Amino acid sequence: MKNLKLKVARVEHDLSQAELAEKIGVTRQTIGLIEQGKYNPSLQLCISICKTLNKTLDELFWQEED
Amino acid sequence: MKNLKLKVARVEHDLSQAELAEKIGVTRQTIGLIEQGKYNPSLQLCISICKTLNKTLDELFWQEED
DNA sequence: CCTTTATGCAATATATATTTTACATAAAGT
DNA sequence: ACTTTATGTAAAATATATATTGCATAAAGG
Repeated sequence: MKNLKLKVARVEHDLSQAELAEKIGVTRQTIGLIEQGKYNPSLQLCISICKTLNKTLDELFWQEED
Repeated sequence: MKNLKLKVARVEHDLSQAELAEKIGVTRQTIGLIEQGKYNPSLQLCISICKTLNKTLDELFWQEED
């Protein structure tokens, strides 16, 4: 399922998928696929995303499923 | 690095690594290696662990690194 | 129009999470 | 002593996250 909270947090920081990806050290595709809910990212990647966007795991990745 | 919070939460529920693994649908080794900090688990696995132990992502997996 | 930017999509390659099977050991119970 | 339970460890196999490259399109600006 789509992760809209991630997309919103990214846009709030005025970052494109490519810019966020570069800050984190992954590729644009990885960010795009996570936002689309087509990837099951690793914990460390989730943590890197959270820290870059000043959010916590619960704020970006909790209860997006079910 | 070791994830002691996960181990404590598991013991609080009086579950062995094997019992927790079975509830979640993974192997005993996977749980053991996550507790030892030798695995970088997937987000969905983290969420399954949290729900089984009645915790959130932040409670079990946030800031165990750095 | 033309160029850039942002995003989605897809095929192939690579890294790594997870499984499977098995062995070792320490602690607890009988 | 013997058996069971819990845990750590390891090698090989499998599944999947992630990278790489490239193409397509829509929106915005010159």
